[in-house]
Amino acid sequence: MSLRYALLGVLEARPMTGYELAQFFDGSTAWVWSAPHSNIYPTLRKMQAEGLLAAETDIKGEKLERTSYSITDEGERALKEWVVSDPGPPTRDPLLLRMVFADIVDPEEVTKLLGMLIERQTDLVAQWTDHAQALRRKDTDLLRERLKTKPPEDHDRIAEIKANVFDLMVAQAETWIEWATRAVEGFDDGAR
Amino acid sequence: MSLRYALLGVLEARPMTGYELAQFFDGSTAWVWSAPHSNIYPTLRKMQAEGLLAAETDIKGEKLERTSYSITDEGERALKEWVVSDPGPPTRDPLLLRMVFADIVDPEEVTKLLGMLIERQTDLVAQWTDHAQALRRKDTDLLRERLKTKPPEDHDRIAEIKANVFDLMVAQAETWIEWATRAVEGFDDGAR
DNA sequence: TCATCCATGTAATTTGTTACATGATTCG
DNA sequence: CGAATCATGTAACAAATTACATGGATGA
Repeated sequence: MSLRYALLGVLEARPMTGYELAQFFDGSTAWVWSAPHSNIYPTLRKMQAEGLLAAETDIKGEKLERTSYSITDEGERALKEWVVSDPGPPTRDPLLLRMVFADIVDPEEVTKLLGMLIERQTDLVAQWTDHAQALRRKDTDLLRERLKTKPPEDHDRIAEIKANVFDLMVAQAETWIEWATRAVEGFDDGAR
Repeated sequence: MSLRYALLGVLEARPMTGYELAQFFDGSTAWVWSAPHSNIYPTLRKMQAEGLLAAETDIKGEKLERTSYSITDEGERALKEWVVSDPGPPTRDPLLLRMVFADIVDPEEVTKLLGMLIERQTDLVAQWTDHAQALRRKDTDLLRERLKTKPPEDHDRIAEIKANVFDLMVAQAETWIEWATRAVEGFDDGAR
């Protein structure tokens, strides 16, 4: 469900091909959303059929076709509507579920898992901190394109809004790290 | 995918019918996981076919059948394995995605959304705080059943592990609240 | 010319959601 | 006897994941 809006949101910045979008969403944890190309291409076609996107196909070289998608007015309306629609119940996190059942496994194993978690979240903090800074410098590909179509007096505000989200992700990761650090101590005490 | 393990984890505490499980998971945001009964019943049957669960059907009254499921040794092995297996990429949150695109809608609308968010997260903090306390008092239905089969010297440790998870959920909700509060100020400034 | 990147797809499977549907039992 | 609760399902649909698959363009 969210992929559709992720695509709309990115295409709102500038038209892109499925390939470009797939790279943008390529499963790396660096951005807010991810999806494999095998999901992206069919979704784009569906959205075009629904009038949310416009497609333009051209030929690169001799015969290599590529289709560039851009957001339509209808697509923009749908995106705006979605952004402020009721968020529904909070997203549930399978990681929390594991942790609830952590008491049935060997404490050492859990400590190992928590260690891995801390490591990964620490990496993410670094990545996201960088990204937030880059956004505030207006120094990311997408944001640059995005700002071209917007009045200069809005630029700071727009960059700040996007950067804020990465600040939040950093804060969430740090919450995890603090919790996991305390939890490891607990498990060590328990094992002692 | 996670539902299977959620079911295993709950059934590890005590055998239950689909109906009881459905109540436990009934979409209320109170617990860590949720699922509708229409998902639970078929999943239970599949898991029984796979040997993860054992089913026992009895008759209540004249002809009302009900099937109680209990976890098998194989199910327990599968659960333990899952708990400490690689968590993979972090769960992505559609809410964050909305926020990234918040710059294209009316600031007032976003402020309204953030207000709703703060309200809900505040409710959740209260609920989860209560639940963590109840767990530390060993005063929840499931935990009581769960502890019956475990040696008394483990009781504190088990309760503490489960309570920890709700502490984390509280901390995460508070992170959201703090962020949203600051973000509202930003939007008010931007609108001024 | 060969490896890397560009570019797009299909198919199978699994998972989850929403809606529809039925009937028994219990308690006041 | 009627309402609430117990108890279990099916069907249709939407979404996501994994694997399989193909071929053109570009540059060293």
